[in-house]
Amino acid sequence: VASSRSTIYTVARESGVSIATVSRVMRNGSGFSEATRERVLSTVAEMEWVPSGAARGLATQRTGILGLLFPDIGRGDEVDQESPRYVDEVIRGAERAATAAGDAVLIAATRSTSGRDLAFSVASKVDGLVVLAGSLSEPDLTSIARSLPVVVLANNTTQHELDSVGTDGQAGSRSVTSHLIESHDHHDLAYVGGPTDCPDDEERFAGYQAALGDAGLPVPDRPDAAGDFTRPGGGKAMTALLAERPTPPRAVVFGNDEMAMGALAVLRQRKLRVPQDVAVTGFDDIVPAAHLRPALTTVRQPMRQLGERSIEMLLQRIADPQGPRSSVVLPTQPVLRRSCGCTARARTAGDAR
Amino acid sequence: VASSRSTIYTVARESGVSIATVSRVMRNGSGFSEATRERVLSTVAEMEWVPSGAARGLATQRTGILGLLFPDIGRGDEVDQESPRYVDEVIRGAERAATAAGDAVLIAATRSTSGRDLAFSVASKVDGLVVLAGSLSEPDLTSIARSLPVVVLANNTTQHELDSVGTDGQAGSRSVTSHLIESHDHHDLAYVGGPTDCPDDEERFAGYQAALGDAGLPVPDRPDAAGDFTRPGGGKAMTALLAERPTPPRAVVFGNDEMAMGALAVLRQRKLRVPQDVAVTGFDDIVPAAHLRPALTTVRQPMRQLGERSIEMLLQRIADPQGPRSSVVLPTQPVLRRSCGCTARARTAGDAR
DNA sequence: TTGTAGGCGTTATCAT
DNA sequence: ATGATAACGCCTACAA
Repeated sequence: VASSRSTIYTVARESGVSIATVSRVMRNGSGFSEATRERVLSTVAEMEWVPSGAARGLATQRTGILGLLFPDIGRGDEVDQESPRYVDEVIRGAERAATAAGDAVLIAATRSTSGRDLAFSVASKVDGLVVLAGSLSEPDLTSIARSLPVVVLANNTTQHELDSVGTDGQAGSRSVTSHLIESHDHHDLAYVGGPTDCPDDEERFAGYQAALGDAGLPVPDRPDAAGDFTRPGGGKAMTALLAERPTPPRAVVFGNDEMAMGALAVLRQRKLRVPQDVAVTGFDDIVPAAHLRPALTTVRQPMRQLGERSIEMLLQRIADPQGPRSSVVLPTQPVLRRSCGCTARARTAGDAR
Repeated sequence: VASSRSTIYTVARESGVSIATVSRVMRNGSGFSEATRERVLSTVAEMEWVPSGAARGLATQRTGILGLLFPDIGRGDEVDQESPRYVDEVIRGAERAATAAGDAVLIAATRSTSGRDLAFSVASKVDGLVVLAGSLSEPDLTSIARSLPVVVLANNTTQHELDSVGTDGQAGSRSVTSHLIESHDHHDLAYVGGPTDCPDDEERFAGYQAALGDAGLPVPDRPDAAGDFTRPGGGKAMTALLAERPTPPRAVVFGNDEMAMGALAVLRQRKLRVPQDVAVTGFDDIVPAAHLRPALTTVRQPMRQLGERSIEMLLQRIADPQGPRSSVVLPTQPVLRRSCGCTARARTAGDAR
């Protein structure tokens, strides 16, 4: 009854065996008769005993918990409904993979104040950590990586010696750009980039460059405009683009969906039709992208899989702390919709070449 | 260096004090000189020691971890991008509240197979559990609630004796319905409900009834059609509604957004304009709702706050296990958009009366 | 098949 | 201000 007071000793006494036997039965091991097993299990159920995770953890040196550290977005209130929710997908994937392996997932967002402190308070409770890019400073990251297994989740290849998972943003960007050129026969393109020194954006721009090169078109060495990855920024960049040229570019590749959305609004105002007058593409496939008119052609990153793979890598690392460092890059997937000129029925492209 | 091997003993020896002193310093307590404090702290940093959470948990009987149990949605693959993402918001809120209190959040989705097992494996690792409605069977729930503090997160008032948080769906539904009647002067309304015996839907229908009653209109005792809470279901219900009446209802209140979206498609096909010919409202404020044309008027539930409140209640319960049961109902918020007849600029209504 | 006993790394209660 | 030393609840050789 007083289940909060029952321990392995209580259960052992009640079922007339030693604590070792109770332990064996609970661990599902061997070394006990079927009769004993049943007796123990029944009293366990009867007493509603749940073995203490802490005690078990102390003895086995394994908590059975994996941590997921991510930067605190959505700091604002309820408003930012549709801001980059990719973290949620990663969490889902991580949860799934961890559960499949019999572990649980502990989540923690690094807030401005905490950072290092939080990381360490979490570190003491888990067997390993998946750290999303941007949640920790480089020094903190390497420091914490010395006291427990860490896998880094970043979009761009990282040079430190930690295991890492990422996506191939360059290939995705290259793919949609090529699509614009080859399938829709557009040759007058422009690229709107994000913040300066943003590795994600650099990668995407590189893909854009590569596609132009592939097609034998002149390759620019920097984006035609910058939009800071925000919706207003995208609008302004679009406006600037229209202002500085006699005729609008036939197609504009944006570094992310938010900017593309801002541009779409500007184009509508200017009575320029998408995709008839100007084709537009984004990056990320945020939720609203599919519901815009026209629906936005973009590139999807396999967030769920990122979560899953990162956990799998972490488990691998925990199992073999000395093993060689591994780094995985997952493919991105172009999502062709109306805004690039495809028909409404166009399906997601299969390859990310 | 070999931080994985350092314990409180190592640190104590290294800094020339006893483990008790190290413990005191780490706990930020009192009973040591400033000089000692600095010395200990510096060797702690030097050795990169992180106190074992398991050991600490064993000694204090507190893990510093709160669990969040939710039903496994999104079982499909990447496809269902916009399926119930409310869980994500709840998780965010929970994480925030827990971190604020110095605790961490452990998440776990109950999959078909697991259920009870998962619940117990989680139970052993946490100080308490927030259980989302539908993740556990009633017996499992009460059973697990006997071995640790539990707060139930349900949309409808639950009758069991556990602490619970929920939202006032009835008030929300009543509010939009009244809005339809009073602000837009519609008197010929219809309600499309969800699955049979769905408490959420019953609550919302009750709100609809109440609003009609308030306005002195005849009060139906059951929904005019049922749409199963799915998009196709909503479309069929709308079709049925149009078929069985000489003239379309002037306004249709849907039990959720998905159904409303299905109906919107049907109405467009039939060349019926929304809101000019038929006004439409939904419930939930799922992400696409704001991006439809017309944008969907609906009711928003404070998911983030639900997460926060539930954690706060859980902490309260942990602090005072014997305290009286408490139950909180959070207000919902009407979101007036184009589909009910409001102008595009209409803002979210303030009160949920 | 079953039991005994030592150990896991902290916290907290006593002394000193 | 500091130091011994029991808990804390479980796992696991090692014995029997």
